Amino acid sequence: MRVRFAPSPTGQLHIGGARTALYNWLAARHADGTFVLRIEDTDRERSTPENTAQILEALVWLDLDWDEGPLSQADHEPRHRAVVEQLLADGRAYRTNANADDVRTWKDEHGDDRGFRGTPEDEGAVRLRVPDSGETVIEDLIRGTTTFQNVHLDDPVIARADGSPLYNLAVAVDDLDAGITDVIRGVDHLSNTQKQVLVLEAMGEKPPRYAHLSLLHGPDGKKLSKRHGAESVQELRDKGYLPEAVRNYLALLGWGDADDETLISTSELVKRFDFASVTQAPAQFDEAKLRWINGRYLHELSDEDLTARVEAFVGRDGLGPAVAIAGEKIQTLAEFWPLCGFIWDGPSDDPKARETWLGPENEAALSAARAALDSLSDWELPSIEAALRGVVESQGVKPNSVFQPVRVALAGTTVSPGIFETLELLGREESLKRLDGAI
RNA sequence: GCCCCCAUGGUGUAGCGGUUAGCACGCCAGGUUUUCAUCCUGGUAGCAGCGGUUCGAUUCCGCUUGGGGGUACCA
Repeated sequence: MRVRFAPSPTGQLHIGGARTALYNWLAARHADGTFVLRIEDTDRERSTPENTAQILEALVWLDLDWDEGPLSQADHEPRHRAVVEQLLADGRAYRTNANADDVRTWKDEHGDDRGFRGTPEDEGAVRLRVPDSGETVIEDLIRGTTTFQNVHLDDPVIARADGSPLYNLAVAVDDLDAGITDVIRGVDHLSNTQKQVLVLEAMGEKPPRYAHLSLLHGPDGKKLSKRHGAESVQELRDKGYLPEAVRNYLALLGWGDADDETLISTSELVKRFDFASVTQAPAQFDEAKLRWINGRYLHELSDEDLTARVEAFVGRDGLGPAVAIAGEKIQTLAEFWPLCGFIWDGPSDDPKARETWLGPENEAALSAARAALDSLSDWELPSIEAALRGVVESQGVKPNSVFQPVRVALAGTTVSPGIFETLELLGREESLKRLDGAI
């Protein structure tokens, strides 16, 4: 099996594109086949090196490795032109100056369900000659059989008047030349498939197998966009999601088997992937579920691994001790700093928390806590905990009446890692200093 | 307009003629917990509609409705 992922470099890799790439990758790895990466860069204005780099960057981050490429479709232009010439010579294509308006006019005369058929001229764009009868049948691994009546299709333009090849020709030829056995892409290309199959037939070649994936939608059922929180792989990365979690989630968006499990490792995914289990209905991207999956993966990580990832995400070192006490409280890498930043930055500014927990009514507890901590002979977790629990008892109040004021004194807010752990990590001097600042 | 694809709770899915329609996320309610988060328990909610086929349809067929894609000398 040889599959390919062929994005056009328009910027960051869209989540839908990432899912297409993932399915291609899974299919290839499952069958021990070859995954080819090809950049559809024939549109020279959009195809900048930067845009291409962004696609590769996203694939690398997702750890979807390719076996061949990245190939540049633009590099194949000579071959595309040769094919066009051959098609012209064989009478399977013709030149015509007919434009969109002419096609419209033709339809007004012949009926809307009658495809445009032009008459050959010496110049103009090259159109493929579509048979007036018969049908093009596409056997799709996911959708079964789809039949297009040839009579409905307008003769498609396969090359501009200047001879430069167009998408539907280039794709068909490139897939053929690369020996692609299975074309896995979004359903938005299903209609194009008819044209591509016709190109292949005109060349006297056989089409590959096809598998058209349903499209991804946003929470409102509309096209996925920035409004929905994230639309690209890069955005997912920047929001602190783990690549393995994204792979797991994306795989589940449009694929599911009898086991119906939610947490499936990538290796297990490779083992189980099967086109028969790919869904036909469009799926909505639900970030809440991604978060949950991400949390599960994140909590499975070792302290060392998680620390390394948090440090890379935050962009600073020495976070190990804090990660150790806060790791289980975060669902994404992005949540670490808001939760633990106070350790380095000092108490954050949360007026409401101060008002509630650092008022006159809390002073007795706070002072008692400070005194108990100050008298400790060692600054270890058990001692710290014993000291504070002792204060709770001696004051005869609820644990919260002591712990929360201390927490706010240290962190500035009501949310933090465990209070004993935080105290220990901060150290005696810093802890007492912050306590003093709050009294 | 024309062509094509799709349709199980709010979301992702299991189901492949006979099920109390299962699981997960979310949400709600409890519990654990020093806050938050996690975790545990329970609950909530679904086969788009109408016709067929059949002893029997969520499941097969058709239509309708509703989504989506295509219809470029873009990819």
